[in-house]
Amino acid sequence: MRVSKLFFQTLREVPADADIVSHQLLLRAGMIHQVAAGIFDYLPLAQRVKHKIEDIFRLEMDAIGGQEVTLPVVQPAELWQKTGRWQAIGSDMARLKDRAGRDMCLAMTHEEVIADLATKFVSSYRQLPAMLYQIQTKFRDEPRPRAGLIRVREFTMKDAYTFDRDQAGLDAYYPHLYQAYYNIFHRCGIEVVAVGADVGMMGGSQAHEFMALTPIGEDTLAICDACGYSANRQVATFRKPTPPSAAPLPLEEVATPDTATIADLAAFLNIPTSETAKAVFLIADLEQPDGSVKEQFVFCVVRGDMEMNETKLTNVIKARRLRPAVVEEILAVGVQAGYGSPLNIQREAVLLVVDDLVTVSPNLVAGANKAGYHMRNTNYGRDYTADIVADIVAASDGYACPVCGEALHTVRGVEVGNIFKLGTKYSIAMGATYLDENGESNPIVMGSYGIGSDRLIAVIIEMHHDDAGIQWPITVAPYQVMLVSLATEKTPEVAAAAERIYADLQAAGVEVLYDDRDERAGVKFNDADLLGIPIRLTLGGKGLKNGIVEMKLRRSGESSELQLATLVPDLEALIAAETARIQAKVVPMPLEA
RNA sequence: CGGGGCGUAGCGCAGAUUGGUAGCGCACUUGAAUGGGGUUCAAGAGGUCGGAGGUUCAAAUCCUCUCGCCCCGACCA
Repeated sequence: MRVSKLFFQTLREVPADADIVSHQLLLRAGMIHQVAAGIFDYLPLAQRVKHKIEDIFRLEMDAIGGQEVTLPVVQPAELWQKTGRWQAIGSDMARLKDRAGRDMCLAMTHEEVIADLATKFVSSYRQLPAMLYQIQTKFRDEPRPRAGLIRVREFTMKDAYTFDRDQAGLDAYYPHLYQAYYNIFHRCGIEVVAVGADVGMMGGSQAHEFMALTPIGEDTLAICDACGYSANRQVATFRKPTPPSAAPLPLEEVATPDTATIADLAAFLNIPTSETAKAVFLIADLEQPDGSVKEQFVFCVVRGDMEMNETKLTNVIKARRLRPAVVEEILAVGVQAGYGSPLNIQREAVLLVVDDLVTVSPNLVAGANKAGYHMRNTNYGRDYTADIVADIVAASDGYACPVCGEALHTVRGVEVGNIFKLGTKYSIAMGATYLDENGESNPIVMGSYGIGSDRLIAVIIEMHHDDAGIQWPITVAPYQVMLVSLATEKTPEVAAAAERIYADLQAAGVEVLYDDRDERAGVKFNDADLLGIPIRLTLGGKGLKNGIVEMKLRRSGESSELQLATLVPDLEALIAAETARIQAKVVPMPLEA
């Protein structure tokens, strides 16, 4: 491709809306154009990167038995009604009516249609296991798109679905997907960690998220360097500290003016926050036995030195959703906000959930349910009892690893892929069954596996750039080689030689971007740095006289001279070496039990 | 959905307080010089000032409503 003909435009100035590096560079390199919030045009350079990434998806999925299909973006509501997700999912799903007035939606994921497909084509155990995958547009009407391609509304996802005879079959297939996902990210040149994850609305028994560690990430991970334990903070567990053993002391009311926060309270009483109990009030949507949904006031008690974890609470009480309670709702159940106490409350009006550490921590200071007062020496069991005792606090820096006890630390990450053991939720709902060896009907056991290619592009740039621009790993670069001609009007022989090199490289199958523009050398070099093509060849008058072309690696700045006489084979060897450098990172990553 | 910010040419910005009919830099077009890290000079093209109402002789500027975009939070299969 000639730069003079490439449909793009580099920018010297950074568009004001772009805050993060990958967004800035994608815009400056002329790769994307925003059409609406979270909705983008992909220009030719970005499209080539997408194709490279998608080829890697296909390579890895095909290697473990995947077969590529294409499923529809516009789907009938009927399928989603069968699984209940038509109702369960809110305005993240874009809905529309067709001309006949039938309810339709834009695909935000494809479990329903794939399970429906399985009902039509899977009938025997002999057909299982099987895996289908597609690379297809998804639309999720995110409440807040952000950060360029990191969080978008319309995106391309590689989603795969496995079908197994039973849970054991899924358990056996799952590690292959786990490994394939690692391979994909390694081939794309990025390091990820797989963390245990919340199964959320997808349902299912086990899930992993593949996280790229970067400060721009929206997720927080708890990681143990000692033993390798890692989990999304939403589900991370840890060893609770051993509370001091002490005999319960008598309850005692104490005046504590202006101490509505734990920090104020601990400072006022001159005690550590670990000797206090913190009350948190939420409203949960709970599904009733009859299928209706009821709002329930939830009163949570955690130790003052810890933070409540809403995901854990959601799972413990099986809430559809949670939101903070407002002051009026807190007062309505007889609780004094800021001085809320699990003692002396309208127990029938609240669901009292107490963290398991609180139940063994003696003599905590808790609210007195009276403005300006707290109670000393509250003891679980003696003074109050809960509806539910469970682990509902969030892991934090320095907490003890649940596996080995060493200190955890937290880091930020971007979720670039996830894998779920779905089980039979969708197959039962859709009636996807097969006959086993005994002629008995069983639901297919499913798994679901996704990677967003758009976000992956952004993450690759986050991981591979410098002040001057992008540094594409050669496996995903839009072109392998950038040929910069320094020909001028006075050096037509340089232009002619550059044309010959360009033709030779193309004939040899090298992916080459040829800067044939009549621009100053500085402009070309700066654009080359910005675009980040891994191998840069520079042909100038001096080099041509000496029969050489200058080569520079974008990733490292290393440079050398290549002989024109052997340019094509030398370059092919270099491309192979650079590719091998990345492929070498594709290594076995066994799934931890 | 709550909080904050911003909409003037493809991009970055000025002009608004004090209304008088739009300007600068980059990019783009043409010409000339220059020619190994964003060179220089000259001449151009490009804007219903996000939109709709209103005030006024006159609105980018003042008032009302509205739409869009960004950031923080909530949310996130």
